[in-house]
Amino acid sequence: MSFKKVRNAHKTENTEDYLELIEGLIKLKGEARIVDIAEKLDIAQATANKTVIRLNKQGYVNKEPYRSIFLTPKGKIIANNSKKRHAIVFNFLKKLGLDNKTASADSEGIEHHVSDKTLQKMEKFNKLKKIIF
Amino acid sequence: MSFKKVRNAHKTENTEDYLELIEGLIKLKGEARIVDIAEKLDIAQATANKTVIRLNKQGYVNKEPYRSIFLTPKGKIIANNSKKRHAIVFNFLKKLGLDNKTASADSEGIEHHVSDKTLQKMEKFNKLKKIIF
DNA sequence: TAAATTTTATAGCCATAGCTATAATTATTT
DNA sequence: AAATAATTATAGCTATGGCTATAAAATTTA
Repeated sequence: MSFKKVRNAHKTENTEDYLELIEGLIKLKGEARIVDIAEKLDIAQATANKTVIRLNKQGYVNKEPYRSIFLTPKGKIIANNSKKRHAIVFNFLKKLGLDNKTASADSEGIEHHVSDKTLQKMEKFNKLKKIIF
Repeated sequence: MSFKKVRNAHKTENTEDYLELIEGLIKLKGEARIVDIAEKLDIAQATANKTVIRLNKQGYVNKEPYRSIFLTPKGKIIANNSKKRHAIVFNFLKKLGLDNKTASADSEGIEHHVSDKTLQKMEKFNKLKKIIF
């Protein structure tokens, strides 16, 4: 049994979501701010702030008080990996025949629990020209 | 975005794992005890005990001090659903071409994050006679 | 039955993630 | 520039799930 792995995935899951989101905000708006994170994640601003403080302490993010958030190199790596995984899972679910909304919702949960082996299979599947069902 | 759903899934995830495991232990050994749960989940016995106390409080489980654990009707429903979902995801990953170990590991994490719609697609896929890759 | 072993319970610790309420700072508008 | 609005920070609370150490009860064995 590999519950330990799943628990481990859990611990990093929130971190990954934040970093992915911060990267997206920077790309989209030029900067990532607490309000936007809170809004996107649908949580209280105080919660977002607290987590960003943790991310800062853990070296994923650089942040001065009352300023916007930047990814450290360490944070960028995780953000990029998460983004890639997310895209693969999303495309896979689409290819499976799911609508955008479902594929989007489910991929958010699933992306953190997919091994590299499974990701590879998904990519293979995604590359297929025709699907039989 | 549906991070809220994912967070909600998270909250119930551990509960589902416990109930599924307890059901399995009862079926296998005739009873579910704290030591076995701790061993299977690879956590300290004190942690397992604490969680079972929570499950008891929340009405998923019946338990007398120093006695083994029983599922309430409410707990049985969740255990059965989890089991079903787990099986579908596991079979799906196998059908995708993954080995037993990977399918087992990944399905444990994924099962909690798959919507009914996605489950249905997986079932359809599982029923296919031939897979093209 | 008494002693030893196993199992369960409890206490006390840590980290995380959520919340509301409020203070402090920054940015905007008048 | 001063007042207002928006944003960020902080305090303090809850619940969850980890852990170790130790106490208590139950079970097994001698």
